[in-house]
Amino acid sequence: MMSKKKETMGRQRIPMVRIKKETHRQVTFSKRRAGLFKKASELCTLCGAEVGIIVYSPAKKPFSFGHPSVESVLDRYLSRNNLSITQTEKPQGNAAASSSVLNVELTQIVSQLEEEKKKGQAMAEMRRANAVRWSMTNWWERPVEEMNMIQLREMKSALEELWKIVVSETSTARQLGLRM
Amino acid sequence: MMSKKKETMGRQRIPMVRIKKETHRQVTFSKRRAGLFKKASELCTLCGAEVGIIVYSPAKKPFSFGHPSVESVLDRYLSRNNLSITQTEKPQGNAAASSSVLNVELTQIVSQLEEEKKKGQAMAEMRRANAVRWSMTNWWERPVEEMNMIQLREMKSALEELWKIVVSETSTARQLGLRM
DNA sequence: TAAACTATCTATAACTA
DNA sequence: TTAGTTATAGATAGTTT
Repeated sequence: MMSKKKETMGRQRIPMVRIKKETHRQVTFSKRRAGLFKKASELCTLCGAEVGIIVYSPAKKPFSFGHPSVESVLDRYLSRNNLSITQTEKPQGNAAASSSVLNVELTQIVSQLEEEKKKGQAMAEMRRANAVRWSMTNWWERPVEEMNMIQLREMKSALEELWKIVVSETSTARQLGLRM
Repeated sequence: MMSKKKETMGRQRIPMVRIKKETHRQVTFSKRRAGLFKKASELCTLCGAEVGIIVYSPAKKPFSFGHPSVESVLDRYLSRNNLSITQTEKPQGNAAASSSVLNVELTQIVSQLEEEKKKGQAMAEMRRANAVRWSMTNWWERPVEEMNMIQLREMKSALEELWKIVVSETSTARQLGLRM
């Protein structure tokens, strides 16, 4: 039986060293970058993983992949590395609950702000939020362990102001007819 | 010639959806994470690319790959993408980020809530949010001096989440042309 | 629990348009 | 140059050790 002439050599093994030819290297980069991101996507889908990838091309052009987003993954990673708190300790039931539910509340606020933005009434909230940020900026960057009592009181004040905003936002949302 | 009995089914196609079985998912995660990092390594070698990858397992355990290092890639990315909200804001690189051991759980909960919203189950969140106001009030009124480290950490974590929201909102407002 | 195996699936090197 | 095609190299799902 005649063997049909092969139309291509198919995939060939290539040595695992820097590709010398510029054009060839660029093509390989594009293809493999796409492949890498696809693999990452599959890892997220199949396993429920969260993945952030940043790639700089040979020409230093940036590409990124993120699930749920590059920022969320990076934030978590950077946060973890910036605190010298041992990861081994498990959060106590009580403590975990209160901060968890707080996050729930905060998540709600975000949605509410989204709603308000759509209605063109975001400015007041923005200003108030900015004010809070100002009051918090000083101690924000420091490890909790370094805070002294004065700073803690300031923190409490800032939180109280923050809480007022939260309450205000929720009531505003109510006025807008959002179900609470 | 006798055909040898096949010893395994070999690789089978799998549907691109979350793997339900816990153990199976964990194994797949380990294998595919290794594969992903290998692909990234090859991309670096072949093309001279710089790559940083952060992966959180289904159990929220972090893994990372970096060439030349995770930090160098992240630093470059963050310095390019760091949108400064106000000129008075100072953060050096990632200094703004700080968090607690609770961050992982909190973020997970937020994601779960987002899923619930998509499924039209907003009411449950509302009830839980109401619970917050209550649980929060409890510690809220207490003297700061009574707070222990765990509570402080959780407070800081919660505030950090809010901080991100504030920054995000102000940034979005800018993009919408709102004056701040 | 992990490491090894292997048949099969997937990614991609070389080629073409 | 970016987008398809093809055949082979490489990754991995299911299984065994």
